[in-house]
Amino acid sequence: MNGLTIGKIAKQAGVSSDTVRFYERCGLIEPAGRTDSNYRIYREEDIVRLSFIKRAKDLGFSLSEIRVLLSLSHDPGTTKADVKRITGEKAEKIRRKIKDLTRILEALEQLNELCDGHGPADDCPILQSLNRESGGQCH
Amino acid sequence: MNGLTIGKIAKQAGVSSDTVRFYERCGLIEPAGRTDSNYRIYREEDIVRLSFIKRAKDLGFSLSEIRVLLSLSHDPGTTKADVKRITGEKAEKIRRKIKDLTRILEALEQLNELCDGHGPADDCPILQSLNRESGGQCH
DNA sequence: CTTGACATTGGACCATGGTCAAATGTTTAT
DNA sequence: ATAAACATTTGACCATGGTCCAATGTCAAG
Repeated sequence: MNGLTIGKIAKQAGVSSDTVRFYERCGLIEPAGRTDSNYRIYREEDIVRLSFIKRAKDLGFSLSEIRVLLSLSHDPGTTKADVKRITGEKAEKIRRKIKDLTRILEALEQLNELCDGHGPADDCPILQSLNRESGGQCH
Repeated sequence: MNGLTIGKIAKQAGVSSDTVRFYERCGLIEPAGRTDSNYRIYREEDIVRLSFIKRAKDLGFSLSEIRVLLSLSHDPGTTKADVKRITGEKAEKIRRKIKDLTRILEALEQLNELCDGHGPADDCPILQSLNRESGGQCH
């Protein structure tokens, strides 16, 4: 038999068979060919595409962003600028997210420093601060 | 009438009425008292609790973490160390998340620098890199 | 030939944090 | 008195990214 079963490409790409079927359902990958016994059958190129998805996901792209990336990568009219825009926007999103988290972290650390960690919590400055609106405004 | 309707405390705390009812369903806030006409009725202290939830959420706590925080804050046996442990763990989680995102961001920026952004994408280094396993391993 | 490991399908379900709709009742303002 | 603006309930639904299940079929090894 030439061609891979779903379990094989799944393993190659580092995802589960369920996930491969899920991606097919979502239209992220083409419906696979079938054997006589109705098993999905894949070619080497399918590993490439699936791995593309996996790597992009590891880079923080959502499935819908990956869909765009994939369609760009298969459209001969796509320019480098198109691709760069997508990755640049994603980078910007991640930068914003990091900024948000950093702000939150700082607030949390400040809160943590207020409290010496000894004794009963009835006068815990952390709880007090959550109960009063005194603390730094978020948003 | 003394007491606030759901719309009023919702506004005071900066959430929607739906959200207040949702919090009640989840057990995050006690079932409110009722008027004769079955309207929920709240006291000033309820604004405090609801605002506590809102502020904690803005600090990145999940509802289940907030549940813990709230029960700690109402248990007289709670020590400052208990509270500090929760906020410290949360801070640590956020630090990890920031680290992850930073790693991803760096990979994305590297990818972005590979590409000059001019011309057709058929030889776009970003797409090429997503298609080959050469790029930096994630995880 | 049997057993185990794989495949198929449809559909339910997980967590998260709500949001929205419909049908109905109440309060308030004019 | 009537309309607008609020409230109630039940229950469905949103996105995200799958995971798990049962019932059934197929394939390969011994």
